[in-house]
Amino acid sequence: MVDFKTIEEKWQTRWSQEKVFEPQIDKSKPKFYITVAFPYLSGHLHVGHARTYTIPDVIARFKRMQGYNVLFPMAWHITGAPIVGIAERIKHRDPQTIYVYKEVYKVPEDILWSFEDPKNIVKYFMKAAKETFIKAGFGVDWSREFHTTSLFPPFSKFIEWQFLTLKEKGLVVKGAHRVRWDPIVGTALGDHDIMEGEDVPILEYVLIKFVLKDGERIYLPAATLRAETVYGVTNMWLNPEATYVKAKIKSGDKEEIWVISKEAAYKLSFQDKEIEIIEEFKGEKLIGRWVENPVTGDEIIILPAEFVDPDNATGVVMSVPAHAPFDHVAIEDLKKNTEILMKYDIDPRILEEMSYISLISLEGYGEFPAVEEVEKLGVKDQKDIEKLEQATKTIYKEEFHKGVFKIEPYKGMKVSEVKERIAKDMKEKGTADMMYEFADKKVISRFGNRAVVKILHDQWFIDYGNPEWKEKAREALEDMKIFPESRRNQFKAVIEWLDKKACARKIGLGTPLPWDKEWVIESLSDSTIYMAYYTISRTINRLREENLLNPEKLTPELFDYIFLMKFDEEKERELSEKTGISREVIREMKEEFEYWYPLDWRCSAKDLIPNHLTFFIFNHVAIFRKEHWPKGIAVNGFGTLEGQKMSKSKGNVLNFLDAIEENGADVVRLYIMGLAEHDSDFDWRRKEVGKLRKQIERFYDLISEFSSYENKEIEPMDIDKWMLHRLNVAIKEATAALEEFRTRTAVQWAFYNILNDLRWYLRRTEGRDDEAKRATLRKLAEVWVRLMAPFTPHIAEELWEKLGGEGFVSLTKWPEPVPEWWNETIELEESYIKGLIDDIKEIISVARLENARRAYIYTAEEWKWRVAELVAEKRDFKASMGEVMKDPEMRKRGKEVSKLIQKLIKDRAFDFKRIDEEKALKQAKDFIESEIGLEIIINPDEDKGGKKRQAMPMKPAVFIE
RNA sequence: GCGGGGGUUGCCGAGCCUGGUCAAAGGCGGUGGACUCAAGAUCCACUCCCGCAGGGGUUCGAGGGUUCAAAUCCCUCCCCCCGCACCA
Repeated sequence: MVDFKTIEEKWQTRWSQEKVFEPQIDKSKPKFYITVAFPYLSGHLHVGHARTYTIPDVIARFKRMQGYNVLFPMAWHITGAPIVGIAERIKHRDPQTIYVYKEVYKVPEDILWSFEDPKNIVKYFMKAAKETFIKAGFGVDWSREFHTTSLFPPFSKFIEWQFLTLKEKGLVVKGAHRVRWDPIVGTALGDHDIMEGEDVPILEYVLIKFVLKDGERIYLPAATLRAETVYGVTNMWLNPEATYVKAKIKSGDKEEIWVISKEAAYKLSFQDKEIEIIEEFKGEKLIGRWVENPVTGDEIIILPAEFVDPDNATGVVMSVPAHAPFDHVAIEDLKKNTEILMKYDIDPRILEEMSYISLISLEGYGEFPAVEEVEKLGVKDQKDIEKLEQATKTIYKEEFHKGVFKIEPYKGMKVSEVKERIAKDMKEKGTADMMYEFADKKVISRFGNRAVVKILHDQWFIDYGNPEWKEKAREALEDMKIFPESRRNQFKAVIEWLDKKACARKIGLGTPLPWDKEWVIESLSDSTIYMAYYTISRTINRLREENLLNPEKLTPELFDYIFLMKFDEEKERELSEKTGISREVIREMKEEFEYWYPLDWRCSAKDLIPNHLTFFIFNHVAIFRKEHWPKGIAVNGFGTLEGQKMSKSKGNVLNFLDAIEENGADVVRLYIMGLAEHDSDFDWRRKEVGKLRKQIERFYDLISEFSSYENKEIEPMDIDKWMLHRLNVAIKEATAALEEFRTRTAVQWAFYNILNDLRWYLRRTEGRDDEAKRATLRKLAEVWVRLMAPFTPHIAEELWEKLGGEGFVSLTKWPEPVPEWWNETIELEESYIKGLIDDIKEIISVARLENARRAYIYTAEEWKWRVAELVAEKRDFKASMGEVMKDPEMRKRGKEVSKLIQKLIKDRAFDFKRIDEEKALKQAKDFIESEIGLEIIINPDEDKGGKKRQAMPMKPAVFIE
């Protein structure tokens, strides 16, 4: 058994000792700069992460072998609240957290308790992550390692510079923002902070202020998601049993009296409104009163409806029976229920005479779609909630997408457009307000309290909604490569809908906002341009080690020069004086940046497209010159474990490090790279990994064996030529795949296909042990090891050494197809032989010729070849026939010729290349015989079984007896 | 709801952009065989249906359409996955 572990450690040590992956500026070489989203270290990396980080390493290794000067750096992300939260939970001995860290991440107990301090969590997992990456064989330039937040001051200064720059450009703004809020604890709630209902969306209700005449001006704000239907209101609904309040509502300098449900008053108090309750009463008090529609001026009556939920929005509902199923059904119910009408002293004629107002024309429906839909579904009454909701959904959807509005001044517009227009117009006139509400009531914080929607003020935003900025982002995307290309649309869409993004919060680790230190820059905002920091990071680290760096001296002016300006000695002198950093060192940083930037590739998993990766584009175009805009993004999918989603809380996680310990880094790398491609997901199956390990051992053994052979220049036999030709194909295809980050295809060519071809070759050459074969295998070994080097670098180094290769395989030249090795003809001959063997086997099985002794093979006669070639050229029956018949020899067998042409046309056998069938057969005779266990007779004079005439080019006739 | 991506032969998963050479790569699983005392590993063959001569038939979410020809192009419908932000 191959000792992977020893081999891996041996080469990891050598790489590190010889600084193989710490590139220096080298202007004689093209540079290649690739980065991957740094990990957030709240735990160990698992096998899903392995994919994300192995891809750039493979690509980096590939490019390095192609002769590029490659920079592949790494750093650690510790910004944000989760790590602090974990420390908190450890402190409180939260069992779930302790389970995860003790059992899943296997943190030793004495260290575990030190996690009460978040700094210790960070320290522990940074160390572990680095160890993991080293053991995985990643060719990372560790001289540039750093981590985020104020715990690493130089980087913090860099982030300060970024934010000052953005602010100067007017891209950081202050404003209000709605958040989920725990009203008891008094904190904003992120997804992690929510126990139940984390996926409940927040809806924006329009509150249309109907006017209740009662001496004073009282508003009854009806909440709706369909503001356009205000034109079709026939009445109002209140729940007679619910508690409503009359309250003074102060909003800004406006003060009004509203009637809303008690719950609504509470909720609105979090949404920029001061509420002073004047009176509390049951809904029934207002039933039968009249209000004025603020848009149409209509006088309408307030009617009772039990479907009205006081705990949804304002608890005041306007009734649009033509287009809202609930409203229509409630009216029908009322008509039948004279008792209630009597109770509230409502004249039944009001209902009888009520006429529905049709607002929207909708194909497939008449004037009142809601009525039709209700009838269609057979809704009984307003208690028939399920069907009513179904009907509402259908009508809403249909009208929104296909409906055309019929009322002036919006006549002829699509409902989807009118909706927003009307709401906007009403808000401007002051006849409408708005309210945020959860789409579902059950949103519970992890503190066990029911959440509300709160409007936060003084929040800092990055204004991704800025139109000029968006335009620049589009422009950058246009010039970028995106792998897979199919993801480009998503980037485009994200750029379009991205708007103000809160960029700071009050808790968690991070860099304080330079102008407002109470706020800490959050994690998606301090991770957008750090690729530029890597270029100067080595220098900074060196200064730190030599104790020559005072981070405070890393001023915006310095960063401006390094990242934004042209080379300028005068400026360098000036900065040197100001910062105490020598001019040479400033120069060095500037040169590093100018040499490595722009970034060639940014890699990450696909979940970061809607945020990090797009922010990355935005921030680059905002800050850097166009020549420094990023050039490409490659996204990858996730991983599952034996078909199950990995979940640390369930303990269903395979740590990257454990996988390496179990299987060896090379096996893990090759397995993951060969398992899926681009953005598709992979599934880790233990059994398959085990199998692959065996195959890699086989690879190791084979190459080891071949390494003892000599690469003599000896005239190869045809099958040797075939092998070399196939090797050329593998080189070409693997290279093409890697250029596009298609790792799975690359592995298929670089590993499996060569393995299969080699298997065939060894079978074909069984019993042969001559110089030509040995030379062929030796050549194969030298190519194969290099093709495998990006995927299985340790074993490749080991084998490269055995082969006597110079230096590291990691630094040797990537193979290119050898022009003399190309040989299409031999490839065709080989597949011809293979096809023939398959044919014979099929004949034997179908005809059940168990006792066959001999197979007679007849190759196509010369004239058939000539016809085939002609047909391949003409690709048309008439043209071919006409041409062939010019030949008197052919005319003699006119009928046969015409049949042949017909068949060739039908089979579309148009890309014939001529091979010497008889020669190929003779050379492979022994092999064919041993494969099928019959004696082979090639082109005998006697036409056995009358089969001879069936022979076609590339498909010989066969008779078996 | 909005936005993005998908539905392929037992399963996973290529191919579809650039229609034909696609019954459709590869892997897994299954069956049979070689090897072995045996197991494992390895190797070989088969794995939609039919077929006593290398052939034929029916397939690529459903239904239409374009075409001499569609898994591949167009339309309609159904279903699945992911994101919708202050959270890494």
